[in-house]
Amino acid sequence: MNSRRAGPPSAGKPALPGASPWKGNRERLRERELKREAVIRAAAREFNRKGYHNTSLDDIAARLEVTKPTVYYYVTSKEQLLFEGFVAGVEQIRAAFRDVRQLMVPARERLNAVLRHYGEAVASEFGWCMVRAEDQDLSPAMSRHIKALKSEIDHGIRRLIREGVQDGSIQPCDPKMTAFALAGALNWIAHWYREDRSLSGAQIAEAFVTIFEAGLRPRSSTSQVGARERTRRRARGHLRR
Amino acid sequence: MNSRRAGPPSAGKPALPGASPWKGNRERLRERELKREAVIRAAAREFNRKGYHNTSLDDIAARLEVTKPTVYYYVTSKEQLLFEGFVAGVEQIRAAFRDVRQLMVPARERLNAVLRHYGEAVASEFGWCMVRAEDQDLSPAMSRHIKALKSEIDHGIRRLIREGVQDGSIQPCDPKMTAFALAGALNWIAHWYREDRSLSGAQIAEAFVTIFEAGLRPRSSTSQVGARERTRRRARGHLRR
DNA sequence: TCGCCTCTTTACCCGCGAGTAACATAGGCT
DNA sequence: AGCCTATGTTACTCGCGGGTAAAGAGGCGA
Repeated sequence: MNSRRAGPPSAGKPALPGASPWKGNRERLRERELKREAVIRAAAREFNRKGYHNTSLDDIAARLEVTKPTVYYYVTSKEQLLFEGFVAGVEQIRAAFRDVRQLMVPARERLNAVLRHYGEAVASEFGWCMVRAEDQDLSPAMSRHIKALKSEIDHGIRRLIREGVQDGSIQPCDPKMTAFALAGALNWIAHWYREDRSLSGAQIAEAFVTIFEAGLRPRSSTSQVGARERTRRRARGHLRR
Repeated sequence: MNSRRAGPPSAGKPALPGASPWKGNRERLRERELKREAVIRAAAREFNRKGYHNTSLDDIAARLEVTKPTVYYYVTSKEQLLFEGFVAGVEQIRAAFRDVRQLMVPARERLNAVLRHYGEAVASEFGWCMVRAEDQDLSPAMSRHIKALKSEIDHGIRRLIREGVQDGSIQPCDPKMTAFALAGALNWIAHWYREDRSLSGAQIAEAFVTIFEAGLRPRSSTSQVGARERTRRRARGHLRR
């Protein structure tokens, strides 16, 4: 699991290294965190299967073979489960942006790298939470937080597109609309990537990047030049338009 | 509103033309159907605003300035409201497919025409229902029905892509993945097309089609040939990858 | 052995919201 | 008038599910 987050916010103890109020305290905290993550992961999986509102906390607890109050021992509310899943997924994408800043390649390739990670994240177990966390399902505070994170990613993509247009590696285009199109295509993976897992998330992301790069219209360099597009059907003349 | 459907399923009377059990019967039926559509439209709008599960039937009724049982007078259940909204949206797309079959143009242009209508439908008031109707929220029967309609559209897009590849108007590609990417980008409009309505649905669809066609990689024919992509930053050598 | 801390359970509360029964009103038709 | 049908209303039922109180069950130090 790669949800690298700060320590449990509810635990007030700073747990400074070296100080040992009790022996084995560190170990316990570690186990606790492991269980907490298991709860969040189980919730994410159930949300993915049945949707947020069709998943009860009893379902999640049953999946973990514990009872509902145990779940509440690790999280404070149902919406927190959704929120944590969201953050776990989004963090993968933020990491991709950080990594890519170091790359010395044209912006299009940096964008592609981000999109590949993006696609993988959406296909991951937290993909559903990341993509489908509705602000209407969350308290205003969490909603604001989520919107900010989404906006950060959106603007990161737009920025890469703008840079690509400037350095000549990307076709001139509207960065906002293009970012919407790219993110939308990838986000949508979370809707259909469910039963049919014949392809891995990385494979899907790779396929999408290829499609985005090439575009639908044939390129004269790759396909035979001058072969005039022939319309189908016997000639009957155009109807409408 | 263009939800052309068969007559009210609950009304058992055939209402044959010419036979007049009562005068004004026809007029009444018409008004009833109008109200029914208003209910469905109001539901679709509320679902769009707050999501299916966060919308109560009292909300919908209040929006129409009636009470809940009145809503139940026109529909049998909440899930039917979602279903009808879905069908209304999807019908626009099916119509687009029908229209396009008559066109005597290369498959890519037929695909573009479908995608434009697709985008408009997603941006319409039924877009949310169409795109976000979860099978988990519906009874098995309706779920099957919805899946069939979605599959029909998906395969329609794949077919157009295949035809385009064959007639040379579309870049060779994997039809399945490409269809997913296109539909995903368009479906996602329903997620963000909400408050910011500065662009019309048609404009968005048009912008997306342009992006899909061109692709990200610059085309030698449109941009200056041979201008080598220059990487940004002072030369420091590649890091990673 | 006793208390204490951590974790888990059993047994509950309670509000929301889908769906319904039964009554009210209005406008023909005879 | 008297009745019927279409349309809406008021006033309910009832189960689901989020959330909680309070009581075990181990473990560990003193």
